[in-house]
Parts: sequence; C-alpha cells; structure tokens
Amino acid sequence: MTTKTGDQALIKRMNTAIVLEAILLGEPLSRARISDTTGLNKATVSSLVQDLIDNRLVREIGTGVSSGGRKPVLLEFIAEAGYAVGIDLGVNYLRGVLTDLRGRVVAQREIPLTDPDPEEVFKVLRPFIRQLMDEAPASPFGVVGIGVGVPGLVDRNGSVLFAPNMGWRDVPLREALDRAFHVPVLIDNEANVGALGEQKYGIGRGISNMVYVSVGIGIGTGLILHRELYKGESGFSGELGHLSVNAHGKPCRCGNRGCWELYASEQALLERAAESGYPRDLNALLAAAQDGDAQVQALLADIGEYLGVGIANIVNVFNPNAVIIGNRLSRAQAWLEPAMRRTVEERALGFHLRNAHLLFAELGDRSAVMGAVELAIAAFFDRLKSA
Amino acid sequence: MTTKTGDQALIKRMNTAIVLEAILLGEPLSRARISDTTGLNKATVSSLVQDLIDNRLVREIGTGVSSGGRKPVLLEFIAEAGYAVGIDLGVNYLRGVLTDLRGRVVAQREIPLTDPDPEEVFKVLRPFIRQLMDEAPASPFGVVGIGVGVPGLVDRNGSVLFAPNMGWRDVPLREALDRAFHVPVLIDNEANVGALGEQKYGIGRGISNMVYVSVGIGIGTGLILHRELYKGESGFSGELGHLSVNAHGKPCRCGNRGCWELYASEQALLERAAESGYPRDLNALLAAAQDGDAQVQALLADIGEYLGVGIANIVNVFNPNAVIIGNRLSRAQAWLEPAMRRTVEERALGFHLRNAHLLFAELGDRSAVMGAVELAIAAFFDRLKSA
DNA sequence: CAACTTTGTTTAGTCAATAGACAAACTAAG
DNA sequence: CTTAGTTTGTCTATTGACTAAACAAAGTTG
Repeated sequence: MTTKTGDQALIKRMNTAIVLEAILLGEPLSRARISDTTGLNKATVSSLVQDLIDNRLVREIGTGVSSGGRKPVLLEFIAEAGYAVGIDLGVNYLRGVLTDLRGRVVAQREIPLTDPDPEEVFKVLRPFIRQLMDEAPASPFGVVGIGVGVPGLVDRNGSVLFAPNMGWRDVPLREALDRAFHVPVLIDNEANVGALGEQKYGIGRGISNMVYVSVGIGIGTGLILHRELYKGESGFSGELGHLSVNAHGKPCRCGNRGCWELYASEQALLERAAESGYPRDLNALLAAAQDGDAQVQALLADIGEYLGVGIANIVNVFNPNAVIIGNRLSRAQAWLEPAMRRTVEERALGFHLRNAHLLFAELGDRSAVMGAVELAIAAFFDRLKSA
Repeated sequence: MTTKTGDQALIKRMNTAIVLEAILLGEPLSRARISDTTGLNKATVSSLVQDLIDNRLVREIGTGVSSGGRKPVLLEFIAEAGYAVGIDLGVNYLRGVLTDLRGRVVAQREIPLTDPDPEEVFKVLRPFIRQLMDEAPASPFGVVGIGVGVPGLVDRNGSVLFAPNMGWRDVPLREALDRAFHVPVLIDNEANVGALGEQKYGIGRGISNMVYVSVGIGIGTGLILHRELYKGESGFSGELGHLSVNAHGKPCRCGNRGCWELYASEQALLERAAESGYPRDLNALLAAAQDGDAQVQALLADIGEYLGVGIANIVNVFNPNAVIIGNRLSRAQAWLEPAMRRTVEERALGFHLRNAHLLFAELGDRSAVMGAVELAIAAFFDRLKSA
C-alpha cells in the first residue's frame, strides 16, 4: 500500500481535528464562529462539536454577548479531561511535572540522582513517576502518557543507545516504563525535548523553523523544521555539537577533530577557567563575573564568540526563524550575548540573517521537562486524530 | 482558516492520486491488482480509472496472462500526455531538455553563453526555450511547464536574489518567462535541482533523506528531507558551502571565515595548482593525474580530504541516507574518493555513518537539467492532485 | 465438458458534508 | 410595546464517494 487511502471516516477525523484546533486556539468561541473561521458548514460544525462534547473533550460554558441577534453558546476545551507526566532525566537529578492537557502544571517534583546505573535509576524513577501520577485528579482520560527527556541518543523504539555522561548503552527505557505503567511512553533526547518545550511553552511559541542549542557540559541541539522535530534516517540527528569548526583542531572523543562543543560548552569554560587557577564551578565563575572580574568576563566573552561561530553555521545551514540558547550556560547570557551576537552578525549570510532571531530560553531549567510533557500531550492528540 | 477542510472531493482527489501513483510505479497492471495493492474496492478503482482514461492520463493496452480466470486488462500511464522543459542556466552555457511526463528525453540542446547580463541572457533564453517547445509532439496537455536551475539564491517568487558568478541581483526570472510562455515556470537553485535530478533519475532514486553536494567553482548543496526539497524560513537554505570548517581560517567573500568551499572546491584546486605552476584548468589537471603525475594526484587527494571534513559534518547534522557528490569536480572521483571516504569514516559519528552511503552523481553534467525538468513535471502532478 | 477462478461491472446501501429552511433568542427603531 | 431585522444553532432533503455483494464475462484445469 502506497499511501493511506481516503474514505469518509478520514474526512470526519480531519474535520474533527480542525474544529478541535479552532477551539484550542480561540477559546472560548461559538459554533457560528468556528463555522466562519474554518469554512465548514454550520450544520457540520454542530455535529462535530456534539461528538466532541460526547467524548468529554469540549464543554459549553454559557452564553456570550449578542451582536444584535441570538446570544452565542460559548465552547471551551476541557483541559482537565486528562493529565500527562513529563520527566527530565539528568545526569545527577530527576525533575518531573504533572500537567493538564494544556500544559498547566498541576504538580512538580525534583530529586537528586546519586547512582547513574540503569537499574538504580529505574528503582528511583518508577516511584517518582508513580507519585506524580497519584496527584492527577479524576478525569475521563486519566493520565494519557509519560514523556521523558534523556541526555543521550535515543532510537525509534525508545531505547537509549548511548548516553556517555550516564554511562548508558542500549537501555530499553520505554519498554521498562511501558511495562510498569501501561500508558504510552515517549522518550527523546534532552535537546529535542528542550526545543519542543521552548517552541510550545517558551520564547519560541508558534515559530515553525527553529534550532534549540542546549549548552551544558557538551552541546546538544534540537531541530524544529516545519513545526516538527526533525529526525534523520535513523531517527536521530542534529548532533550539531560535533560539527567541526576547526578541521585540524583538538581531537574529540567522538572521533572528529575541532568539534564545536570543545570550544563553546560549559566543559570548555571550566577547563579554561581551571587553567587560569579558577575553581571548576559554574556558579563560582558567574559570581566572579557578577563581581566585575574582568578575566572571567573576557573568558565568557570568548566562549560567546565561539558560540557565535557555530550559530552562524547553523543559520547558514537551516535558515531558521530563531536560534534559542538554552540549558545551564544560558544563565551566563549577560556576558555571552554581546560577543555571540556580534560574531553571528559578522559571519552569517545577510539573506539568512534577516529573519533569524537570536534568543535565550525563557523556561530556564524547565525547557526540557515541559518539552517532555508536551511529547506525551501531542501523542495523545495524534491518537485522537487517527482513531 | 487553520487547515484545509475535508469533503468528498478531497477523498476522490486523494484516491485518484493513489491510483495514478500505483500505475506509475507498477505499470503495466490491471484494475484488480490496483485494488489489491491500494486496498481500495474494485468498484472504486474501476470508477477512478475510468476518470483517468477520460482525462487522457491512462490507457488500456490489451490483456495480460490469466492465472486461472478472466484475463486482466492492462493499464499504463500515457507518458506522452504532455511534455516539460528543463533548463540548466550556467554561468557560460545554456543546457535544455524536452521530456515527456516520465522524464524521457525527447529533445535536447546546448549552447554557450557569452554575456551574463540579464537582458542579454533573456534574448538568448527565450528563443532557446521556444525551439525546445516547438519540438513537442501534439498531446492532450501540451507543454505543462518549464523548470529552470540557476547558480544563485532564488526566492519564493522565482526571482534570482543574488547570483555572484553571473553578476545578477534581483532578477525577476520567473515573471519574465511566465509572460513570454504562459505556462507554469519553476525556478530553483542549481544545487537544489541537481539534488532532485539525482533523486528522481540518478543514483539517488527513491532515497528519502539525502544531501547533494554540487562541487563546482564553489560548493552548493541541495537537501532532500522526507522526499522533499528542504527550504528554510525564507525559501532558501542549505548554504553548506559556507559552513565554516576553520573558525580562524581565511576570510571568505561571504563575510565568514574558513568556509568549506575555500578548501574543497574547483576554485581551491585551481588556486593551489597554480601556486605549484600548473595551468588553471581542470581538464589539464585531470589529464595530468591520469598520466600519473604524483603531485597532482596528491593535491586531488588533499581536496578529497577536505571534502570529507565537510561531508562528515553533513552526516552528523542530517543523518542522511546518502550524500551524493555532483557537478564538475565529481569527474575527479578516482582521485578524490579514497581520501574522502577515509576522512568521513574517521570523523563522522558511528551511529550516523551506519546508514549513510557516499555516492557520486550518475547523471554527470545532466543532474541539474533533469532536476529542472522534474520540477516542472512534479508541479504538473501536484496541480492534478489539488484540482 | 463441468467445476472452479479471476476480472471487472452493476446494484443497493451507508455515511459525511452541504444548502437551505426554520425556530429560538436577541437588538433596535418607531 | 410592537415590529422588523439579525444572529445562532438545528433539522431536512440532497449529493456524492465509497463499499459489499451479486453478477456476467472470460478464462483454466482435470
């Protein structure tokens, strides 16, 4: 079979999705207004809305003001029809949220992680998730899914192929959680979920082509092209941290030479700071910069310049509408930004630069966890559309 | 209006497209077989096929062999239902083809271009296209479109924003041709159409994620992601030739430093050859390499290594199924390939390398012109689907 | 030659969307 | 307080695309 064949059920699903989307974007609004904005016939809208009401996804919330005729009956999406769990699995911490279907946080938790061994992590992770789920109020759909962001390479089956900083190889994370909770589990890379978080709930709201640059120990990147996470042939891509910016530079553990993250990550900063006798500690360095330490400020500017080198490459390659800097090093915005911005403006192609906004993450250390929960929510809506 | 709303006409268009696709891929085949492979009901297939026959897109070509019952009536696509023109507009040449709707070449022409001034080019281009069109046999749809590949940046309206090697700025190419010929005109970058040509008619047939690297005077790239040309926010992207591979390398006219094309293009080759006293001529250098000139061979290997550096970056970024090297320098395959392949294998991430094939263009100097004609053919089929 | 197969058409029925009529509920002008 | 006009949402009849099932035509096989 080449493509999915079309029948009337398909049309109904499509139009139902359109109506639901209209409500999500414009609530509260009336059937008449939905008919206007979507182009669907009033009768069709009435019928589809009734189905949504029967399915407990939409409800009437009284009447609005008349503009010279019968008052409209206003509709809204029932955000509390279900709940989702988002988990940010870090190297040494576990962060989680429980949200409703609109992404409003109902509960959140955070604990340190002492042993990165997979079995030990599972022992902590399962009750952690369980406790979040227990906080979900009663609802028609219950907990609709669990999204997890991990610092490593994830394949289509939700197995973590390789997470160097945790020492993981081929860990079947989704399978393990699937079995424990019997709800859909979505796993993705930390940078990918960070991108999703900022695109849905952060500074990148509504932008269709953007690149999220997660600057932590290394550099990870999440690509959103045409409003969707881009995955390559094998289901993972966007290892822009290992883009070589110095063909004959220092060797990287990845096998390449002169990788971007060797010059522009937290690790690069800490190493160079250590060479000058500073402590290997981001907080201490930021405090020093704050206190006016010119040497640290110059060092941060230098890192900013290197960030700019890689970002100019990104802008030239993807011609995105926005590049968003996130994760730990985004806290150094004040000292990184001027040099970074100058470098990008010097180096990127004018045509591409025109539409490319350089932004810093708005959700701070919550980009990833919010993206993780969005993964679960989006999967729920996808299921609605296709069944 | 958020999305296109669904009705019965949409279903019919979708299913007609599915049936047509099945015929294109599997011809000659019977209605019964179409029903089997698509999952559509026999009656539906019969009805849709009849419409296609009425529209002169499909015809019956007699009966096939029986497998124990009534003989099937075999159907085929009428490739001669229409014709398309493809133009490769080079800096100093004009290449054109006229093909049927299957891309079979019916006529081709090539002439040198002496003056790159836009007005002068138009004076030559219009009769050039006219002569190709005049060679089209009578057919139900006539000439369905003109596709053009140009060595520069093209915007959504088919204007050439910038073509440095031709000295063009803001040339409204599509508008000019539209007015002259009154058929749909599609303009795109030379590397983009080259990618399309190889993906449809060359070595990349059927590959859904691939990167075409056009190595000529400079380096251009065409990205095919999810079977479609990727364009960024402004409708152009993929300036991978200006990916910096040496953060503090030589300055490039684009404003950046250490751009890939400064080290791995024909220009780079010719300049380095000239420094060693060789003529600035690719043919002469290839002949020398052929004759066993070790110095030239080493130079080519060095260029190959730099090609590998950039390709490793590409593989890490896009995780494509294939990287295809095309345009003039692909003729040096014999001397480039070993060093290139070795470098990519050393530098690219193992996970990504697993599915990434390194290939050389199959259509030689015809990649672009075949991609240009495909642009026009694909647009014709798209119009069929949406109307 | 009889029995079975395969192909493609015809028939009757289902389902989703639509246009248009309509009832309900409201505003506003006289 | 009427009356006219407007807006909202439902109801009804119709259209059109797909499907299952029956069927006719044209084969093969023992």
